[in-house]
Amino acid sequence: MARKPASLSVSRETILLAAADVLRQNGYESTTMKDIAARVNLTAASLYHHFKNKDFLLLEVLRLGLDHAIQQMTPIVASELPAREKLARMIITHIVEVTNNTAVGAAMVFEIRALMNARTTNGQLQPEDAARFIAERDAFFQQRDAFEKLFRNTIREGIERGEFRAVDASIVAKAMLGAQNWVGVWYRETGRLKGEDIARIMADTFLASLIVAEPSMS
Amino acid sequence: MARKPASLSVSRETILLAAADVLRQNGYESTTMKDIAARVNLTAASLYHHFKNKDFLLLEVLRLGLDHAIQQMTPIVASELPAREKLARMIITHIVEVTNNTAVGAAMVFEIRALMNARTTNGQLQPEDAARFIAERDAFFQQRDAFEKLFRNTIREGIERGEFRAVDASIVAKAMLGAQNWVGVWYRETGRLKGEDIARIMADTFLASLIVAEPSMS
DNA sequence: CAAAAAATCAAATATCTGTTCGATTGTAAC
DNA sequence: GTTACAATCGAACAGATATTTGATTTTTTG
Repeated sequence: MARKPASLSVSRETILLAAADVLRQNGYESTTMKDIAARVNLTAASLYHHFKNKDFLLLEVLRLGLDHAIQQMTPIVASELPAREKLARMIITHIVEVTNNTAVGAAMVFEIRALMNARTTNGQLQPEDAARFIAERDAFFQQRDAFEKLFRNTIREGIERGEFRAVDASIVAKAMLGAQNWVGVWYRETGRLKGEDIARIMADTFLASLIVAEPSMS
Repeated sequence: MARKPASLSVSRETILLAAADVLRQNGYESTTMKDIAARVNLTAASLYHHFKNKDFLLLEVLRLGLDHAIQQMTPIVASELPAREKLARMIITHIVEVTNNTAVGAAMVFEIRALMNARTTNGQLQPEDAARFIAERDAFFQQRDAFEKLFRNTIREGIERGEFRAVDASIVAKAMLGAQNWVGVWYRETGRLKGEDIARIMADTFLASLIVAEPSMS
């Protein structure tokens, strides 16, 4: 066979979302190109028309998730809200995001190591492609740090403003992100609580640990 | 060659700890039997004298970590301390444990899925071995739930005693474990803080989110 | 419409990996 | 000291998998 009629063609993003879904279940190394291709009615060979190789595909899946998450944080961080309100919205937004797309959310937790160890870096790919991969991967990790920094800085801001106790912002931020990322691992759509419920509870928990005065809301 | 003199022989546990270490870096699927064997100066074939197959080896690595963690929690849970003190000790103990052995700690986060998808379950192993694997794996997951339950119940206990706010114990427990497990992923011995410092900060954070400030509240 | 480009596939390849088997040697039992 | 058992290795296998290549068809461009 050859090129399919347009109605049956798949977009780059469709492949990425399907890939995330397979990844969630099997993990990077157990996921074959065939598995991913099958999800979108392609053959493994066809994937190479869209992506240089398997490592690049993984990188793009992860980038998709991170870009989206950062994009949602940006307006909140830039706003003039009190730190406690900012942080609450950040936590809620992130958790809702993770529960809305558990596939990408889980990938962000589980597949990071696969990205680190990607064999493309010391492989038999064209040197220029290998260099591009490394550059893009480094950029990804930088963005990932930037994402964490958004939380850390908001906590610091709250401390400076006197809204929060003087905690170790770095560690508290890591605790938050650990808890939030973990949601993507255990969350089930059929569970007792919806993503937004979980998000509110966790936001409330962390805010309660930070706020100086008395808690509120209900 | 054949059997080595006793001084060069390796114990089952030595293999497991080495395996955890390799696992931490590469992940289950990327880790070859040869990799593990090389760490303890054996050949891949020799590992099969100690373990039925790769899946069983993974199961034992994880079991080693979980057993140890549970063992440390038990006396704390059984004690007559106030809930807030119990919980603080549980959190600290767990995090210290995780930072003391990041290899096993990381495996507990990252390799769970590999255990779930283990091909031994639908494989070509002797049916009796497959059955044993499934039974042992199920037991592992039950113990894992039990571990989480220790935290959940301690939170509930604190609520009942009026020490804690009336939070959703299930979600808060998951938040804690997410944060705690995550430590095993990012912790570095060369970092700014030692495991115990991190442990105290996190315990303090979660306790602050739970403890009732004012002695009243319907 | 003609030419170029895009999207797809089948088939072939080279490599890697878990696992088995039989042989070999050290240790323990009696 | 002979016999059984434990621990190890080398070699070989069967199966799987990422990737390449070349052909084929649809879409787009001019």
